[in-house]
Amino acid sequence: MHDIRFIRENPEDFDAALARRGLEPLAASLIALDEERRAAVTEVQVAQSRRNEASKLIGAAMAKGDREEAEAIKAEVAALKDAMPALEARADALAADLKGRLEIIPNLPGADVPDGAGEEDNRVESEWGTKRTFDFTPREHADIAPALGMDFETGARLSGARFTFLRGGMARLHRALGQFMLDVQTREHGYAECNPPVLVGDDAMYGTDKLPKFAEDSFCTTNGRWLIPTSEVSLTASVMGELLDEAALPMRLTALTLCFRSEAGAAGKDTRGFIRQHQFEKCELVSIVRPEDSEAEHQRMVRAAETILERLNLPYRKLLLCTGDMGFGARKTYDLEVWLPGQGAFREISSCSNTGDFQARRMNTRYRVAGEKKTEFVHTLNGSGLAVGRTLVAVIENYQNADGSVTVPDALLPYMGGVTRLEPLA
RNA sequence: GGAGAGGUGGCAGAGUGGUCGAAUGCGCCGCACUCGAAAUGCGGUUUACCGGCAACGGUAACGUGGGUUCGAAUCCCACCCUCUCCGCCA
Repeated sequence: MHDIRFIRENPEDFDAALARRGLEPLAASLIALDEERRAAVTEVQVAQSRRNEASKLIGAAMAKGDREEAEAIKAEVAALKDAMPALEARADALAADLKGRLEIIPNLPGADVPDGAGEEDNRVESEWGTKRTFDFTPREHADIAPALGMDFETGARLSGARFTFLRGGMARLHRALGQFMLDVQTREHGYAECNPPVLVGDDAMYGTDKLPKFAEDSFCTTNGRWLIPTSEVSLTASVMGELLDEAALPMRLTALTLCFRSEAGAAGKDTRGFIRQHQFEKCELVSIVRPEDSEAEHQRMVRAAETILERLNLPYRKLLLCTGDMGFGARKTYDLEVWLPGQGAFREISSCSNTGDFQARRMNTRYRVAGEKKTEFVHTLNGSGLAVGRTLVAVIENYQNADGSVTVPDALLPYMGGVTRLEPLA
């Protein structure tokens, strides 16, 4: 959510930043609407002020026992009261209109974010690892994995497209990945382990900028709760409405949860394999920090995500997303893309975003500056550390053998109960 | 799901139609006393919005949303949440 005062005071900067996102200027129309709103608010307040004053006079008159004077003032206030509902309705309508316009405007890109129209303009920041050379032609996970317990048919039969049933060693490897990620993030990077609800109310979704604009991307229950599209929602919204002590910051939270996405806009995209599912697991990282710390925290978070890939010895590259490819709430985003030898391509496996105070404003999450009276909005960051399903895909493709088996990465051996490779069933 | 009790400031806890944004205590901040500290005393200490260069003035907020009233923390209705008991149950 944007701060109308910032827009009022920096209209050119605001429009220039929107232009970098490919949007038309909006400052002038927003400011005009805000001026109308403020004038209406003032009108209401003047009327209320007069009403309050008169009411006190009535009280005083009654106390004196002067019923006549009290009745006279009552009549005066009655007239005033007739006019008030209309004034209030107008002020409310204008405020709602302004809010409705502000809440669907994406966050402004950071100064160091490269301009661009789409993913082709993202900037490769670094690349890590050595791509394995195969003495056979590496296959895609969707071809190898069914024999190892990744059962697409049963998933589809139970639930439809984009659902998968994992069995045996494949299910175990998937579990091992999640546990491994959670352990590294909690033990080595100081994230506090959480196990949050995966069904949340409107406020949590709104606060993390998934509503109102992206309602169709998530699943909603019949009694009005949302299945979280990412535990960013539950973790970030855990501080919704709070006034935090500065000493509580930075707050680092992680959770391994199921995530649910309707993939409404992705019809026909990645329909094969385990890449894009309606239900998937993700180890999420969330940081709540002071504004002056958010850039450093962002770098730290990306490193925490990179660590997982490095421990698994999976080659990857780090991208700084351009203005045209960033998500709605982000002001700066790094994506990590893992190398998939079967597909011969890098695929997104983590996305780490700094939202600045964008979500904090929507959630009304502030902190009190130590030793001072003033409060400030926190900055919130979120990142995948990592997406478990896609990491499973990456392990399968990078650790595959000519006979169709998959070697378990060393880092996962402690979690595999003695299993060192997944063997084809028949 | 049923019955009862309750939701007030950072915390505890008064207030049950009129100078109540709210007593009191704790905490916190400042000042005094002190070589210093403790103790003590005095003063201060919610948030958001509107107007104003500012000082300051105004409005709103006592779980949320409605209603009654000249006036609501206080009365009425609905909903949410917490606690206790009962039922059911992984």
